[in-house]
Amino acid sequence: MHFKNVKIFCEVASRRSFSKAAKSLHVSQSAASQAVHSLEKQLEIQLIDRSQRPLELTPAGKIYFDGCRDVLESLRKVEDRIQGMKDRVTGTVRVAAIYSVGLLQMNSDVRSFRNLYPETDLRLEYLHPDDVYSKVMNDEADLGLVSFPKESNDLSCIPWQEQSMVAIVAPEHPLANRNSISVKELDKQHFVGFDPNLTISRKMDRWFKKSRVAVEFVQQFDNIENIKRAVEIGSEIGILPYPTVLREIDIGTLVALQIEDVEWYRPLGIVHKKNKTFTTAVSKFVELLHDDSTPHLETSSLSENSSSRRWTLEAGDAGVRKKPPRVAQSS
Amino acid sequence: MHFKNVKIFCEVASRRSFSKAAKSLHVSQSAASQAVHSLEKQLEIQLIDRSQRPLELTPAGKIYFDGCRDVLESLRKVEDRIQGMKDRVTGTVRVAAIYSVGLLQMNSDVRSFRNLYPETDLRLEYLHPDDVYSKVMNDEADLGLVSFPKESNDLSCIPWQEQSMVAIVAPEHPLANRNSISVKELDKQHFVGFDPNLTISRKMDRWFKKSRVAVEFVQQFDNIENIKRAVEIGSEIGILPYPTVLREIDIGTLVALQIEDVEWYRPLGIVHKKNKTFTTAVSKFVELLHDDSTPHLETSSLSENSSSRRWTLEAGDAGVRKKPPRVAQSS
DNA sequence: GACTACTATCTGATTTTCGAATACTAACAT
DNA sequence: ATGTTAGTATTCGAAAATCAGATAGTAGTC
Repeated sequence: MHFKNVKIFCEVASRRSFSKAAKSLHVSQSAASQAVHSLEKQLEIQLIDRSQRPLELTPAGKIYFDGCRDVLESLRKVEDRIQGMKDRVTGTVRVAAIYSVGLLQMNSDVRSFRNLYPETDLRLEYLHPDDVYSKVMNDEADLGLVSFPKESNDLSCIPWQEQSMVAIVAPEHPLANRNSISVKELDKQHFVGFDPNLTISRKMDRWFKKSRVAVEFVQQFDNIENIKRAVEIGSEIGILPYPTVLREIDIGTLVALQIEDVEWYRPLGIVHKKNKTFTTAVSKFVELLHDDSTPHLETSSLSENSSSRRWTLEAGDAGVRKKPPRVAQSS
Repeated sequence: MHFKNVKIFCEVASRRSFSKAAKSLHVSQSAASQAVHSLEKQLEIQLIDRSQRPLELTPAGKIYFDGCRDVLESLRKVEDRIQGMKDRVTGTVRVAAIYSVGLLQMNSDVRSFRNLYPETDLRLEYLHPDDVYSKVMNDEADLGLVSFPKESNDLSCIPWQEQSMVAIVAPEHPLANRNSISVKELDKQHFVGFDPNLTISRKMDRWFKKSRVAVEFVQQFDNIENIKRAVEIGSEIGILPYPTVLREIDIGTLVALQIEDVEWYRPLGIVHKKNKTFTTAVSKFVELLHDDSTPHLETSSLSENSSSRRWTLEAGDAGVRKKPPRVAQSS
């Protein structure tokens, strides 16, 4: 009886697909099918109901899945301890992030993590916020990167960043040569905003109300990229976390304006299951996320002399509360 | 990576021997050696120090052993749950008993358990009391059967029986035609007793003191069998739990006398680790131990018409407190 | 009914596993 | 030292397990 078969079953169970599970574990679909079959044969009980698609777990399958997660968890733990004795960091780190955590920062973090701990297997995927939470809840991810993190019974949160919100406009916009904009000036402007059932949208509504600003949303999207594209080609204003628009400012397709008089921040947090203890690899990744000088220097080395990026280097941490951005002019 | 290898390693680690582990798992010694080797190769760390005999675990080996017990524990749990869905009782039940719990009773219990749950693997071994406790503590036994059970931080106890103590003499002894003996008559008698560092010996000292009886021990043994043999061939009196002398009374080599005026009992208990939950099989075995009518009827069917055994049948439970024994005359 | 996406099964090459025999080694007793 | 014993490693060949690719079968969809 192989551990591998149990792993395959768990992957099949959580992905609800033999072929997807096989792919993610780098075995053939045939092997996955045979693995689950051999488990079912040994236990003499059906674990998966294949008579419908997508496949469903039988009651026994659900119980077995639950138990197997415990088994694999304790297995990971002991292997981690053993590798730790050799000062090695191994194992898998599964991170689920919301789209807007940003390929910019994460890419460099991922690179340096893989560089520092080449024996680890870091898996990062970008998902809808709700899916991030559910992945973490279902033990399908070790860490979740979310904005406005909420804790719960089973989930705990580690604060990560506070990204300052900036107004962004296209370079052709009348405000584009300004450095900053007062809150009052936002009143009555046309905006591109977030989809109303995102947390950040509700948060921004409250911000506007508190500042007695009536904004008019002409378009709403559920992800940051679309907002940026809309602002680039239109005459509306967007309000986005500064770090998420660094690249566009750099290449000159957007201009950011500091918003005066208020302190609007988007907090980012790392959520994880409360009971589960981190493996060494997971801890190291969390450490790396908090130690942000390294990744930023590395990232910015790509465009080291760009004056528009100099600010990031000075600040050391894009969008962290203590250092609100000075405005980066478009080129 | 096989579960089997992990199991083998654990067995090797706990038995401190490849060959013994191999035997107990029904594989060749070669297989055991190779299994551990393959683990060491995969983990790239030495688990066992073979440079001395008996072998020793390396520090890594100890850590791995600890972790693997967790893994195997959760594995057993999930398999038990799955088998439970099919109303099947499977798995291993490892029982460590003190010698004097008695082959008589246990043999029949073991037989009926194996009969009721043929898919289980019941392992029973007789050990010194201290070894029983340590086996249970080290997860090398699921249950420990001991007398005068003591609980501790990690160990919990289920009361099992209270065996009444009787005086025994050889059939040639002057007292052999008596039914009972008063406590006072014990005074100044010559006794065969227990080794002083057994719990029961210290307990008996207190009983004697309380009854103001001064007994004189001419011989002391650390196990019941030797005491019986000594009484059979000598002129001394012994005081033993009634159920442990049933067979000798039956075949007429010993005579038991009830001890008047006092209630001396040897409590037997089932000790187990506090945190660990019972598998179904273990629970069933505990149930069977408490449901004692079945085994006793079965046992006594071997000598069904023997008048000296009739009492056991009537009482339904040899030595249980509520029914102190009437004296069984020798044939 | 045809098509798509998915899973089961068959097959042969490859790898793994296991036990018997054998070689080695620590511990112990002369 | 020497031999002996009990325990462990290693070698080797047969048997078994594993896996990917090809193929067949099936649920769901248009």
